[in-house]
Amino acid sequence: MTRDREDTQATPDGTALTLPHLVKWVEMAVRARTERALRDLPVSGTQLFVLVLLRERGEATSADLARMMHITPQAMTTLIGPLRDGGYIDRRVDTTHARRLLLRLTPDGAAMIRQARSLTPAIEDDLLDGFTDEERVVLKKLLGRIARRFE
Amino acid sequence: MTRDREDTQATPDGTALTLPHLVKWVEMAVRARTERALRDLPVSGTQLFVLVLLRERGEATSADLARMMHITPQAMTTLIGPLRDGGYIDRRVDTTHARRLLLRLTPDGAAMIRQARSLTPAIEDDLLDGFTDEERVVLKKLLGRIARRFE
DNA sequence: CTCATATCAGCTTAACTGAAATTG
DNA sequence: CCAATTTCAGTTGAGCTGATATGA
Repeated sequence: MTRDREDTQATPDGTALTLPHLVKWVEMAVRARTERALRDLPVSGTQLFVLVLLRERGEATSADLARMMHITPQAMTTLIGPLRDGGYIDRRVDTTHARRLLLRLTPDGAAMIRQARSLTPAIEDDLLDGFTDEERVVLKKLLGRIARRFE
Repeated sequence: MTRDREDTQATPDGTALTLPHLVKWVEMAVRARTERALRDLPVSGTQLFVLVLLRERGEATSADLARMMHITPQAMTTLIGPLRDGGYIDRRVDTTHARRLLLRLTPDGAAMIRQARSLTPAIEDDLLDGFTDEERVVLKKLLGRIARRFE
């Protein structure tokens, strides 16, 4: 018995950590770079992500977005507050369900996504430095498969 | 010109989002599950990650850990406070550098990692449901390559 | 003197729980 | 009555900046 750790495998290429910890580690590298790049914008990285989800989805309720992001509906209410105040998203009452408020990206919101995108072009290339084109595609496809299960 | 989005590619498998957003999305799925599983433990998911880093590293200063996790040294000071109070990590003065305080995992800290691990076994399998063994290895290897650049 | 380390203080963001109103 | 949506109120966790002390 020479096992001195109970992780998955003790391979020397970084797979000794569990998927949750690998994801967290990478996410922290992303978070630090993104926060620095977006410092002067009126939206945070998390709020920007909400805008991107809305662009993908077209229309969604706050509760829909909360489920997609695995947070409580209350947390989503506070997250989208500044986005409404800033005019980046819009609301209309669902014609079939007066309690549901459908959120949509405004033109200003779409412009904000473009502006943020223009400030963060180097981040992806920085993180993927040394990766081949095929490796980049494979990584994004695998991560995308996990993420899209929650659409 | 039929491009209606400025993302990388409009492929239908989830690669339409940038790497930062894909990582954030997956991380939020991880975070929600981890937080629920660790609810009754005296350490948070982030603090657990610090313990795991220390186990991998053997010994490190607080400043070392802060660089690895891309946070400020001040943030690391507050993060490790409860870990010291709980007896999960230990300190000794660097013999060659009295200002440096070397942190080490205690036996209690190692036990806490094992206990947390026992509460979260299903998370990885849940997220990777439908992935082949090879896909799992590839994903962890690619994420590991990004993470390990910051060791 | 300068640089790195460590830490105190105060602030903000983004999550949580609990409770309440509204709609189908 | 019940379930889902939205929101108010209060709390916590985990980042940040600024300032300070100390040691190599």
